Amino acid sequence: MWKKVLLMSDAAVAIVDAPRRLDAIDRKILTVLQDDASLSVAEIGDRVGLSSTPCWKRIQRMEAEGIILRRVALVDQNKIGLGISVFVSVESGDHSDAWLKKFADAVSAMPEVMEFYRMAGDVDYMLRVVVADMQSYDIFYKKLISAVALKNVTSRFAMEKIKSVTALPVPAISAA
Amino acid sequence: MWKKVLLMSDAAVAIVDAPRRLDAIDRKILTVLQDDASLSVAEIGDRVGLSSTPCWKRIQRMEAEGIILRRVALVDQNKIGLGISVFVSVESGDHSDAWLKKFADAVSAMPEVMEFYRMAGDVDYMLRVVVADMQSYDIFYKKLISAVALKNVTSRFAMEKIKSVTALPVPAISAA
DNA sequence: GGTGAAAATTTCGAAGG
DNA sequence: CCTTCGAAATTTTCACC
Repeated sequence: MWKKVLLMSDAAVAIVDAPRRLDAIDRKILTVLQDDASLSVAEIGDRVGLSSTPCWKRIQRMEAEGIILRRVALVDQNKIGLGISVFVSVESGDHSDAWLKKFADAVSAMPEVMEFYRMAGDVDYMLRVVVADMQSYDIFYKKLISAVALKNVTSRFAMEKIKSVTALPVPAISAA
Repeated sequence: MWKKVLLMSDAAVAIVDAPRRLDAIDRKILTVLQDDASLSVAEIGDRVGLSSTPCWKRIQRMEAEGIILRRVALVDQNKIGLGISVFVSVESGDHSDAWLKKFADAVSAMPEVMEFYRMAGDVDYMLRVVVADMQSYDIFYKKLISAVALKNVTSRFAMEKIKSVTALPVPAISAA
């Protein structure tokens, strides 16, 4: 399988990895849809200066290309009793592929984990975890450290959510 | 203003802060909508065992109550050229209200900042920042440290996004 | 609360410049 | 690549359990 990738021409790689440059209208559509995906196509068209059919086609195309991943509802964390956000830094002693696979699978399967990144530098992994209360966090923590061997785990608790958005800052010129 | 809060009865506080307990069907609806908000009400109703009118009413109610905040489109970060995610830890020397207000306003206004929390413990603030490349990060960093006086800023760069979701783990029993 | 069906909107594709 | 137009599907409301 790796051979296939290594043998791919730059052009082929480009087809897979680099989407076309989005024009100003597509970028506007993304900005609008990231803010409110419940708008009708006609309304979005109005805001970006298009009638509904071309606007609809552009949206369809960006969905087909995977630029628009999905439409979701955002829920108020506190209103459903999830009062605690925790940033967890993990250092792993073991850096083998097998270990990583096991760790990644275990952590990905935990619904409390909303974000999970492999990092450069002193911390090996960062997690953002959401739970109802300290007791739930303790249960989560035990589950985490019992899943695989970890060298160090640091939990930092959020006191106040000052900003949290899902809308990416659509660049003036996208995708090199 | 604080007097008002301190004088509020538990019942009054409860009215403001604790929404009704969601039943099993409402929780199912939230789970479905957090995964796919493009489904028709009829389809959602099917999945949770309801016909479309009652399902629609429950969704309307949860929107009115602010449990469902909004519907948004999620966009692929890499496909629009935003290759870099950074977790930024900030220690502030100054802990005055005025300083916090200024810092919170400045950081909230930066579109690169997707999450921004005030923390307990050794780190005062945590940010998750998304930018196109290192040069953009450098520009962001300079903007950040020039906005207000900071004691210490640590940037940790993500190498790989292993998991990232917006769907909260809807608890079996919500909102105490 | 819930059901079923009619009325109002919206989506999506065809025809054409 | 855009506009107009219309059929099909969906959302939303209403009368009734």
